[in-house]
Amino acid sequence: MMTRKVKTRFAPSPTGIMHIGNLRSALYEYLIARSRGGAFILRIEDTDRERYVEGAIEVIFRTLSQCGLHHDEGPDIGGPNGPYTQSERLPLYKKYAEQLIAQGDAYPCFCTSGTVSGNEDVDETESFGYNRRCRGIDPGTARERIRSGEAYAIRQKMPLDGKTSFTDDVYGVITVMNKELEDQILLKSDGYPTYNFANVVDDHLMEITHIVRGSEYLSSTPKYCLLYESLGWEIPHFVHLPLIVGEDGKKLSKRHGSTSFDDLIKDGYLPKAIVNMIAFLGWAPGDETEEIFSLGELEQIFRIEGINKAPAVFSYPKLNWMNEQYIRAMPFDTWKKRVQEIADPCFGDRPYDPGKLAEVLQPRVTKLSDIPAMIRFLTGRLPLSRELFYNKRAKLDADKAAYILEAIFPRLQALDEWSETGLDHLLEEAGQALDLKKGQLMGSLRAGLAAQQVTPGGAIETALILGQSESLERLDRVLDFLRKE
RNA sequence: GGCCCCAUGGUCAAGUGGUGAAGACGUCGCCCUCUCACGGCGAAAUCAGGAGUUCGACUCUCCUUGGGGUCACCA
Repeated sequence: MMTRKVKTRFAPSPTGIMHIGNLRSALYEYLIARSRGGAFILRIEDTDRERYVEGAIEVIFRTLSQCGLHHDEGPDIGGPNGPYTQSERLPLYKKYAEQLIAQGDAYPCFCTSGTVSGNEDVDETESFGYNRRCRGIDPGTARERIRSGEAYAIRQKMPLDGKTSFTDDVYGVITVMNKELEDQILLKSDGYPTYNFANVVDDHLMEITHIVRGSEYLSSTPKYCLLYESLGWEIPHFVHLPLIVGEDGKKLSKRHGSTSFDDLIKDGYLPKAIVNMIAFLGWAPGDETEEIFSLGELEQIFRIEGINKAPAVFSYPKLNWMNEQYIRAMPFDTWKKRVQEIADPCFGDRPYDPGKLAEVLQPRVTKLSDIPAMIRFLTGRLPLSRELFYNKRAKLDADKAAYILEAIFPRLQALDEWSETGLDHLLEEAGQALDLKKGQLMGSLRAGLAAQQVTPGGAIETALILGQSESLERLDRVLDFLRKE
């Protein structure tokens, strides 16, 4: 056992949505495997045919691949312990369920889902869940009823006394009284296993060494341990993860904002930033104070001991910061491409300088989705006002701006080198000629070109993005406006 | 409600009997500056409460309080 190769699995159900919590489980599972030279496998838990969503499996594949979480075995690439889709493993579950019945560790139950729950003589405070009414049915008559075609499910027969303990790698030893355990359904009447059974069978057959999952499974883990024991299987490591909650401390849900990977992408976050963010939700690298890590780096430093027990609040402000870090650090050409994808449709036919725009945007953008609003003043002409030109510190107002723009307009018109240096020289010289500070010229020019007081980038940058002809047209319009008022 | 789990600043957190209780996000201030950012510097802010154990508790034990999870033919 100690020499066994570490193996973890990500076992999502195909619901069509990759929730942040699921993704974090996948990440940690991947990290635990990779950090110990182990294998990471993907298994699809589609045993609830009512919740099955078309195309959901593709969402899973796509998300994992976007995040760089490549698996070693799975439904798409196969592996030594396939199939990796539970609906294709039905005979396996049936076989072990029958073995359990034969051993007396499980029994058929003929109750229908409706008749099971709290009716008749049950004491509300004492009882819970299923009342074990079919537990005492004689095996012979049970077999007879089955043969006659009666529908049945198979339930696990829990010990009535004693207690069960297991050790979780994060939470330590956990003990429960066996009488607290419900005779849970192993095999549903439709022949499909429940998660409670399938996860045990598959994890064993697929040789999973570390079962990593959310802490919501903590309280049902003793039942799984009993199953391992009944089947004579070695109990694997359990690594339960603290829940991810919203700002109000409640389990993260839609009302907290975007909670699925796709939502976050739509919001303009980068996969790498999301992965980095999620890695730190419930885990920390010890004395290390750095927080920006690539997936490869995480593979090196991730340790189970660093996993926390307390629920973690998902912080969008921190995600914003992480995203900014990744945007700032992105190779310029890559960034430029991303910007163009978004800016091109915004500009339409109007020409612009994408390189300059990307340069101006890189230190300022938080999320990609912010870009359209940030560049609206470039993609279209905004309404003018005199207040636009007022700046107390620079001692500027509309009259002063009118004077300045009037003076530099002809120079701009005559400028044949519409470039950083060309414009810079022009403003330098004009400033001297007018006996004004260059900053004042720039302030006026920027406001005039942008028709917006606050802009990403300065006067020259704005002029360059817009190009000479658009810049001159805008200034012409501004001058018109200022003269009229 | 029963059972299980958790508890360091607003948030993520380091810490493992002796520390001035790291760091990050956010917030605030200053610097830089043609605006906004970026960047730099700095500040405020935490051991839920109460009993123990100990020469000494954020660290160990118990209780209280607070929070979360779970009680399906869902996973």
